[in-house]
Amino acid sequence: MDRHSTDRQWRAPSFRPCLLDSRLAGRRPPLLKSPIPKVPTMSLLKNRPEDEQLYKIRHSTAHVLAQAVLEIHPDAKIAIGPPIDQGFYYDFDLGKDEQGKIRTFTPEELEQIEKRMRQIVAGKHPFLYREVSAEEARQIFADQPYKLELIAGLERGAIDEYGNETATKPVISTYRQDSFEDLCRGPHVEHTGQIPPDGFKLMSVAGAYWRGDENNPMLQRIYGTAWRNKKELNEHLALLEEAKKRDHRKLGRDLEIFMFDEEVGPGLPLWLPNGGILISELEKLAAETELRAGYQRVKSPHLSKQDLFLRSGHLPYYAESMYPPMELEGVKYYVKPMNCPFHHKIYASKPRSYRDLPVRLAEYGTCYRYEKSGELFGLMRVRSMQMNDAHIYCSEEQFEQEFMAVIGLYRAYFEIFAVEKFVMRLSTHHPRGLGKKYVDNERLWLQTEAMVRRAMDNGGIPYVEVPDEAAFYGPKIDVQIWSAIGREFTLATNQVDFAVPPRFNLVYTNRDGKEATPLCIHRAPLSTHERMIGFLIEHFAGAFPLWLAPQQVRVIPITAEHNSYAAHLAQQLREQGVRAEADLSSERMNAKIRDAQLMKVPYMLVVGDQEVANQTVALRKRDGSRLNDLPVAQFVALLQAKIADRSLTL
RNA sequence: GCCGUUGUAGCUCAGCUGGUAGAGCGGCGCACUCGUAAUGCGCAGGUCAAGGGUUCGAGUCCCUUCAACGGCUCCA
Repeated sequence: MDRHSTDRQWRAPSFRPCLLDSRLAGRRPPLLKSPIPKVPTMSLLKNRPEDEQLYKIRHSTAHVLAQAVLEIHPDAKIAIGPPIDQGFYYDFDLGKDEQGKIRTFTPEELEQIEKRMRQIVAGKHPFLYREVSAEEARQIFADQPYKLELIAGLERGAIDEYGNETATKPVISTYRQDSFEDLCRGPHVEHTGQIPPDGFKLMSVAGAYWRGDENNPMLQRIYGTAWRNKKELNEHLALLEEAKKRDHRKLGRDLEIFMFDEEVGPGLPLWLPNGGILISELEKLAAETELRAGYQRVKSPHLSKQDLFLRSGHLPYYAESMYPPMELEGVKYYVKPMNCPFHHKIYASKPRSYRDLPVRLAEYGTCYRYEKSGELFGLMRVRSMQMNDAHIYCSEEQFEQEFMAVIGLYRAYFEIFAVEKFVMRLSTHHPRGLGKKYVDNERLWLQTEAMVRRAMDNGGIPYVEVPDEAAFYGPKIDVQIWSAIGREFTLATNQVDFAVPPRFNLVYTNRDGKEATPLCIHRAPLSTHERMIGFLIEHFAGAFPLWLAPQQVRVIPITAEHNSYAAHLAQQLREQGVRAEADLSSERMNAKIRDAQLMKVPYMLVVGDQEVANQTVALRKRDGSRLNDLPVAQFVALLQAKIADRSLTL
């Protein structure tokens, strides 16, 4: 029987295709072909048949979780409980306590719930499917306000359980196992016995707003992970442990790259000497690349008068992310959240002809944004950031070529770092945000969005499109990456700005001798130092390629007798521009090697009697491979060649 | 900002039901002079995140603040 059957009796479920991908779905499951997903559709991959079973296991485990919770908290109100990447969650509203505080789950309760879940699973209760009318659904869920809200949305046929619009009017259906019936479109396993009792684990409790809207009540979300069997679960848990070791916050401390200090303030990183080297290498790379690509370097102050940000639109549209003003002699000054207004002023500093275009102004500018305290995350989300910023002013005819040249920059950089796992995302406006989140000019929005789409399509660049994620001044292409612990971030960004140039009266004289307004492309292919280095630490697991490594060579004398040769070698290398240090401590050689390995120094030079006598080095690479009896000159040549082409291999 | 958890030496962590702090690593000193991932011995180091409260007595209990972590919201 298919899902459109009018038979509303309980029956075994038929297979139903699911929209959600269980591996990559984000925190909130996305939708296919939804006109306005509020969720990142880049998380969308085609559902793979081999994952159907896993999807069902996770989805069904979520239902079992809800049953267990309702048994322990009969008054709990249930919201939604979808399968997600690596597992599932379910949202609950436990009401308020006597003091009016939101009631929450305790960690001990989680254990109790998990125990009960295993009992339910052991009961081998069948999952029974039925289709119901809206009226019937309302009766079944009469005391479940969140479900009633979902039913209303389903009935209107325009809203699904995540608050997103849907194209077709859905059928209302429920699934029931044991004593628990849930509004659900499935699919599920046949009975709870198909959920491996040692394949799932409740992971954490977290607050989550109903339908992801911070104006809605906060629900209690229980996250769980679920797999086909115990082995897969253990592998997953082991993977989480491994990911922790790559976490840039841990490696950043261990490798002495950056730190935070309570007295300095949250989200304000201090770069240690090793971090300083990473920064200068990235800036060197950017400067070389941008010189070749026809950019000009500029420099602008960290703050400006209020007037500038009023004109730029930052104060009307972006004030929430800006530090409050400081007032001096009756004038308000703001610390800059972006560099653009300054670059616009530089563009406007002299008359421009169409012959001058494109004008490409680049700057590693330090910006400050007041991110809410709970949003901070190591280096990936900070309050002071140095952006690999540039603004390209061009005519409409030049747009596509310039835009693609910027995409070319991304590709060149990603090749240097061997970044393979990323997704390009086109963020467009939504009409409901015009005049609020977005500059109010729908015609130009549609026009520039079409331009970007055309450029990407012509260039054959794959991308996903996400409405309602644009910058306030125009559409953008973001490059999405994932941190070690699986959190998604925008690394680089490439934005079209049609709104601000006119506000700054930016013009050029066209062929006909008339004034025309240039388009502006904002771009930051190397992101900010903070996010880029956070990403690179995890990407390389701290083992940076030679050119980027804070310390490239460590000279290790075998005994103190070889100290002077070691020191001399290190000095010689430094004079050739190599970052080399000699370890002259009183440790034994083995300990020195271990120290260098732990600091992930690419090259170790072990020197003893033999090397002193022959004026050679014994090279030990970080990967353990060795090259003995290498003449110094030969080693230097090898080293410099690797550094010069930013080689990824040691 | 919101919900939850956590906060003991530079790092990782002990410290039972309240009786004024302990280990390993790291640091420093001495000895060892060694051929590719930890030599041995000794020493120093903490107003137990900060402030307030309960108590004869608080690292341990309560409150407030701060910070970090897991999420939500938001984002380079």
